[in-house]
Amino acid sequence: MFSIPVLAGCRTHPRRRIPPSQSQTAFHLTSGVDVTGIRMTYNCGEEIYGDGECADMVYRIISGSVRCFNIRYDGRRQIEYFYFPGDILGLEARTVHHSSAEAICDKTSIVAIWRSTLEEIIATDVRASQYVLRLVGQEWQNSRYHALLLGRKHAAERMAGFLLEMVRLQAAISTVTLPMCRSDIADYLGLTIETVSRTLTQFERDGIIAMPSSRLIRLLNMDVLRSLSA
Amino acid sequence: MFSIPVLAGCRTHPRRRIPPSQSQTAFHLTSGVDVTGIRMTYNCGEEIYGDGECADMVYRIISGSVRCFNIRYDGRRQIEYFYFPGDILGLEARTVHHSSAEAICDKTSIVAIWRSTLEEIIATDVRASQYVLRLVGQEWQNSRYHALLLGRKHAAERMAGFLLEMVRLQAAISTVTLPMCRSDIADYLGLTIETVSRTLTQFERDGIIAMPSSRLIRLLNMDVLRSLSA
DNA sequence: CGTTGAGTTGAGGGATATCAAGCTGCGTGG
DNA sequence: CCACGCAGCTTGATATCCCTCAACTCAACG
Repeated sequence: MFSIPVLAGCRTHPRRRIPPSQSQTAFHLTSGVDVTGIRMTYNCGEEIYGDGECADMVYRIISGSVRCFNIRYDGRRQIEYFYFPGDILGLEARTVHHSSAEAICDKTSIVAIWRSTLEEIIATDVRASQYVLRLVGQEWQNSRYHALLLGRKHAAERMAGFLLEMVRLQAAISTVTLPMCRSDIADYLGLTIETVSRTLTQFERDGIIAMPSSRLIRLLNMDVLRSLSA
Repeated sequence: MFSIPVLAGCRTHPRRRIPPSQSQTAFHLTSGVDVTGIRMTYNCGEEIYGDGECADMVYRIISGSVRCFNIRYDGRRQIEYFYFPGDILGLEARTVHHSSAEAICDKTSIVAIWRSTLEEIIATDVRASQYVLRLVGQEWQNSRYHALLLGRKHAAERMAGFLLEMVRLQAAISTVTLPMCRSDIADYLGLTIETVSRTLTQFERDGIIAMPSSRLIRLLNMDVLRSLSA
């Protein structure tokens, strides 16, 4: 979308085949700008797009959650971000995806529109253009924060930051329902599942959180979490 | 610049005073779009803008280099990126800076324009709007790569990635002149100066690089560096 | 009741941080 | 021209945080 229109689209990278028998749904961009998109549903672990594929579609999540990640040659994985209902994903600076996206939950439902359609819209509609700019700017900000977390925070500080981020994204007050498993959390925080587990257990011992189940976390002491995350 | 124009500008955050007696210089944005900007010069370590300040200017580097960074309450610093001549910095998703910028070299020269001016331009000129979008998209991509490096790479892999990045940014073939000191490199790579030094010494012993001086590095074996960085 | 996958816990090891000392280059002043 | 001081850099010894490997628990499911 950021490429010069003439250069948009690519023949050298594989395209993702759109599953047949998918229904059409409205993709609301900004006030007054709606596009007809394709509705698709994925089960847990299914790929929405893959690293190196042609980035010719943009997606909005209707329900469920998605992980966006990179994998290195030796299998080490870094999750870049988790996306939730309402979020847009698949935006790329180039015409090729530089990461992969997979559904985290069963029945994750998304609407997809063509990148070329979006490009046409932002080339004519100023408000849509500003909306996309704000969107990408927010993603950039998220990535900068993520880099700070990965570069200069200890395990407990990363965990605290993650929990606070999840509370914020879920617009919850103090109870988080984690849609992702421990290995997803570990690969987001640059840790191992064992360290994630140990850190959460320690938080529980310290009375900072309560874990009725492994996916359900109540934040009991936000102040401590905030000062840890700083 | 990504905020709704009505909300742009902020009264709650300190503004940076523009040094007097600074000359006016053209700020070239895209083909056909030039703005009159203010030329400023900084010595090594001087602040261009600070975390929390009002983000009401956008800067292009004429000469020298700049580090953009965050500092945590306990002094731990994470450098987000290094900027070189031709690069634009100071773009923010919000109206407030979320990081600080300092000159790395003496006589670092920049041109600054008002954020509001840029906002007016991209609200009317489609090409300028697309240019800024591409710019922010590239920054986002850089940050994503940085997060991968910080989250899932060992010291030697980070160092290799850094050297290759510097070669690319300086448009050089195999010799890098580092404008930044070891502690800047360490804070960019999420390491300590000792580890940076040890890693470089080990690279030299292995014949991967040569270091005529601490700031001058010749890359002797690009293949090894590339496979390390993966 | 066995199986399976996710999560937890424990023991030991390794990569990098920390602390400390020494080196190098360079400007400054005698 | 050389001694001095200083900041940046390197090197060594030790500490520590987190990873690795392994065993175990638990819940879901047939």
